[in-house]
Amino acid sequence: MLLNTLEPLSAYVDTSSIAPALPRSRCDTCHLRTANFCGALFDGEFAAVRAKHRSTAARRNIYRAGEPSEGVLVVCEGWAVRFVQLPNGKRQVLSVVLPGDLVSPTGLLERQFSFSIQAVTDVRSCFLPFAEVRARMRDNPALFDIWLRLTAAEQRDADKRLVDLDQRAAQERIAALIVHVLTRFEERGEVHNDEFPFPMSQQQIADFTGLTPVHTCRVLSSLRKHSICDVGHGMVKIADRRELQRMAAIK
Amino acid sequence: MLLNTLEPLSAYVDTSSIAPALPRSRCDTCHLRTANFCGALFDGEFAAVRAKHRSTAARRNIYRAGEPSEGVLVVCEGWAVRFVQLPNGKRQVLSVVLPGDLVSPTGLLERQFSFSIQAVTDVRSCFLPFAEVRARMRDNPALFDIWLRLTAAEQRDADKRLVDLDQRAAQERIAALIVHVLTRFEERGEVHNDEFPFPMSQQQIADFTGLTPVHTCRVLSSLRKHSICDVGHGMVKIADRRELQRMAAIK
DNA sequence: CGGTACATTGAGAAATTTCAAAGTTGGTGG
DNA sequence: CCACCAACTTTGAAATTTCTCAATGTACCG
Repeated sequence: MLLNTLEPLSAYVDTSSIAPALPRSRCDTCHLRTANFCGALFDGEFAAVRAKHRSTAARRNIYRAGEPSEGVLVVCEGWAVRFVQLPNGKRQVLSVVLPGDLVSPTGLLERQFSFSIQAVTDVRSCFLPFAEVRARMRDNPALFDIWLRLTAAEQRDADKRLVDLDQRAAQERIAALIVHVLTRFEERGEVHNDEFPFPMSQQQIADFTGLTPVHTCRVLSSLRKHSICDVGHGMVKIADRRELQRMAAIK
Repeated sequence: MLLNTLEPLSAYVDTSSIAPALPRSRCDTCHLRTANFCGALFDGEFAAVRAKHRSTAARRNIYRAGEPSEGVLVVCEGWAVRFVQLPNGKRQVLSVVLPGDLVSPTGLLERQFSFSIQAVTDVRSCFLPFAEVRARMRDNPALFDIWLRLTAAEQRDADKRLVDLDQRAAQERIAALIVHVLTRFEERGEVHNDEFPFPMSQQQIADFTGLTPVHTCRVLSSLRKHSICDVGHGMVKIADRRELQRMAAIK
């Protein structure tokens, strides 16, 4: 469907060989394994899993639209974005993928996708083989339920995002992104001193919000100037949470 | 979640009693039954179905966000829109529902939704009881497959729509909507003389595309002036299909 | 130390919104 | 059958948001 016709060739190269120095790890040592889909999928028997792990350097593609997919993708460590590359060179980021996220619940049994996945930071990811997932879904109704819930949540998110992009001003869209990530990090207890990781570049924020990088920069400057929050250098520091949440709230 | 806090109270009233004069019909006489989800669901045994049909007058709500849902909604006749009503009075139309469409495949087992459904024309709809659908899904793997495919398609559509709204100018968004409907009517052989039904008001088109009604009007005028297509009076007449499709194409 | 990617700033242009008013249409009751 | 009403459509002018182009500044990596 949509192909990444204008991406530099380098993005197509298999990056396994030039992977960053992440610890070689497996599902049975994953510290997220009790909290996510993997946890339900393997139900304790992590040692038995033959999932294929891969490391990808920041800014490289983990999956490219149209390629045959090796299995269900889970991002174990690092941030990624799910995006489509338009023929005219623009990009639309569809969603941000945080550690532990199943990339596309709805696409569970699809063998190829119309979107690509790019690593934002260095990423360690995991392809759960289709056959394994399907077999376990058949045997395990609870797992099926979890998957149903993830699927419904994904669709709700897509609807929410549509409203976001269509009805809201630049500042509100960016605030909504920051609050979305803030919320997710807070659930995991990973926010300290109102500060948390935020490795997306302004270009990536722009591709997510549908703004130009220039305008994104102006909005971020304005947020900084008004002492609401400071985005940069891979982190966000929240200064006025009340105001930020007011901006992010749907009106 | 999102409630329709600003809708006039009249929209909340049960409309069954003031329903329009549509023929009272049932699934076993539905002329769409071989082509859609219902067809697969009942697999010929239409007489046995105890689905609850309802008629709704144009511009009234079929379902309102947050209400307990009676079952899976299928629109049998007429057009509807799936939308969210924002607290500030704006509306976002998430998708257009044409005759025979299952409203939200992904929400198959959800008991309530965060969106509402409004009838565009007079509508006859059908709530398939959850229990019935679930039972038949269990017994019938082929049905389950169809449902999987519908779900994946819904998510793909949502992604496509995100790109549409975020990356494209007013004219292109409107062209894309017209071509989308054109394509669906053409599949059913319901386009004659480059003309087909299009009962959405400019306000509804605006809510779908995220534009103001005023700007929507200007764009439609411009399409008319340039002899590309003429939208109005419940119909579209295509004058320059090549150009319209060029405008609707993703660049 | 140099390069490349990333961030910032300015000024002018373009698309879209807002506000306001006037025209049209279709349906309803008299 | 007409008159009226309400909802929908059209048009104009000014304001606002966001984009584009272009130049300069900054940080990190090898």
